[in-house]
Amino acid sequence: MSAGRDAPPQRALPVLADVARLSGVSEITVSRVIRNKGPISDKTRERVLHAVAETGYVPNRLAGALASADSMLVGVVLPSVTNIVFADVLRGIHEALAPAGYQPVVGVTGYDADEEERAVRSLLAWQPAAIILAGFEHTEATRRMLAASRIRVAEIMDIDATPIDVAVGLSHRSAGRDIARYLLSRGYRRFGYVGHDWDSDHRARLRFEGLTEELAAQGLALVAERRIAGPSSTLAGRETLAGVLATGERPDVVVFSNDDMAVGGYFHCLAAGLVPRHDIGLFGFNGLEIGAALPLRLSTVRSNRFLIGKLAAEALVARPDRPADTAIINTGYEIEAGETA
Amino acid sequence: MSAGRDAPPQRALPVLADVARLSGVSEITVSRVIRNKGPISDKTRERVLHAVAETGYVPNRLAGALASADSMLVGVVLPSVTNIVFADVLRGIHEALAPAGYQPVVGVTGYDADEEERAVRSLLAWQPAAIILAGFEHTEATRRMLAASRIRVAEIMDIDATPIDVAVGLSHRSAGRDIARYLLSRGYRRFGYVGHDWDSDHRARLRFEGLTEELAAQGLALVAERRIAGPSSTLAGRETLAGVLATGERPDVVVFSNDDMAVGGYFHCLAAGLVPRHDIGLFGFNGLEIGAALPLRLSTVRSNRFLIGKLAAEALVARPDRPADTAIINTGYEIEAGETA
DNA sequence: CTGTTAGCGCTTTCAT
DNA sequence: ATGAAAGCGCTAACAG
Repeated sequence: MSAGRDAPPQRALPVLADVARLSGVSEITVSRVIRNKGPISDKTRERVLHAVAETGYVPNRLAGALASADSMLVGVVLPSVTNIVFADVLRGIHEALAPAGYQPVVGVTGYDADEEERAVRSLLAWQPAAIILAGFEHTEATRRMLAASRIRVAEIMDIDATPIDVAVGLSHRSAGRDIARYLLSRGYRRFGYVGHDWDSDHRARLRFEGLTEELAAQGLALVAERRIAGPSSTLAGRETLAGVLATGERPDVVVFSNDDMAVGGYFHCLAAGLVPRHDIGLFGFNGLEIGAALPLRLSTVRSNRFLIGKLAAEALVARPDRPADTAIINTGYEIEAGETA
Repeated sequence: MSAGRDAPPQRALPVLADVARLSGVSEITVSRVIRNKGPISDKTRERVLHAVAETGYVPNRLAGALASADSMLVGVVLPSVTNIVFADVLRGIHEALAPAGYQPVVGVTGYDADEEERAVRSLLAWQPAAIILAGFEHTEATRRMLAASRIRVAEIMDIDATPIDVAVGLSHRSAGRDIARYLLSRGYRRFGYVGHDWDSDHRARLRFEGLTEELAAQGLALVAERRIAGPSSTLAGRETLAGVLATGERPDVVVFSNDDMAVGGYFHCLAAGLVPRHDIGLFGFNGLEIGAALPLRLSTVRSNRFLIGKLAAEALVARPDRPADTAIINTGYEIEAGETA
């Protein structure tokens, strides 16, 4: 098993030319076989495929994309991947892209517009066929780059503004209003609010505005309101509800900025001996699995995140060039009655 | 505002040559300015940068990577992104790659080795500088491709086998044993186990094996064991614990395959009026935030997922070529005493 | 400090 | 059904 001194010590990776030589055809024929394009005789195809297997050839998509000016890549710019909400969206995107042969390339912003700009610039360098980003809050530079690129752009999660190209999501303002209506119909009158940072999570603010607008329309105002500076979390929800209940007027229902916060509120109730709905109503947003697993199912709003990702990706794939006018795809939401409000 | 008939109707995206022409230098000089490489006079740099801004030029990394044979891409193949555990790992990877100028490209397997093979093949086509994948269970074809590519390979999460190149993670078998030791030291003797699908989650099985091995060493065996077919979830944990407690011998402590399942168990206790630790011990794995937010902090094991991702990416970036021998980086774990066991 | 030349590995014409 | 030539947009290697 000793290597002769003329044995290639570090054989370079096989390229198209190697496969062509081995199968005795031209490079373009191999290319056609691999891409299933153009007419190829069965005999040739077989020979080429055999050579591909023998060499372990893996096509270089860098070169392929450059030559064909078609990367089959879709840039996806999300605030976070640790947040299950965006992870679900990503799953939906993946589900729609995979069968069409597209690959998502993800960038993360940490809820920061300048980071988003950096991510978009870096993704555009890969010549994606389209780009998906969350929300409408972009820097001017981001907008310019997107416009110049002329590729398709989906803005997702939110539909409460005019999109660059297509928006896919739900109206958070309208959801906020419906939460108010639902809780009013349940007999609640003294509303409290427990939320997290608005600067980064603009959609939470829209829901809050919808909520308070509808309350105002009924001549009501919040009796208690508390917002923490950082991101939402179960722990924060728990502690913040405790703070709210320790001082001032006692609400008969508390609306949380999302399910994470609301589940924390639930935990506080457990620890404090309060029975949700009986002693105090709790209402979330998103419809996460954890809420449904609680001893009392959390009352919340289902936000159809998977669907948002899927429909956004499908819309982009269906029409590769930017349409003349903008469009909005409303994925809706559903009030999940639950048992806590 | 009417467009003359000789107005360029669809100006193509600017390329290096356009910037070069506009700034009156050669393409390579522009390239050097953009990449901050080689000596450039301040005057030239300024002129070039000006032209870049004016044209809105965005470098084409497809072409750059092809020409330099260096993609600055790192393939990341994970079982799931919806699972917070892997999302945390991904954050760690991102944290280490970003400052070094590398871009992660993610593929998802859904806990399936054939899907992993497909993902690896597809990522390899982008000529990544390295690849990160979860665990040691790969198909033969995956191993062959990885070997042929000669790029660096990090296998993460687990260190209970011999890696292809470098493994980064913790010993799940050893963690299982330590869980047994800890619970024995707390006085528990009648152990129950509630778990999820092993075929997909090999590491859960390793923990189980460590647990039962250590129990056997003390002359003990599980008094109850139940595994569901599907993936772990809070709901599944809740229902499965209920099932276990409804029949047969009553354990004094239940070890869950992970925190998701354990939190579900906790919820069952709440609903059934059982007080954790007092009536029955509950023990999880991972150290998720949710466990710490429960009215009684969940007893569990911290698995340092962010660190796993970070160290894996750092190891790859630090040494771009495959070393002669394999290495193992142990990120360890810590028993989190909590209040439920 | 700047430029010239020659490709990277593939796909697009356009022939045959 | 197959191939030859040209070139995608960029960078390495060598001048100068």
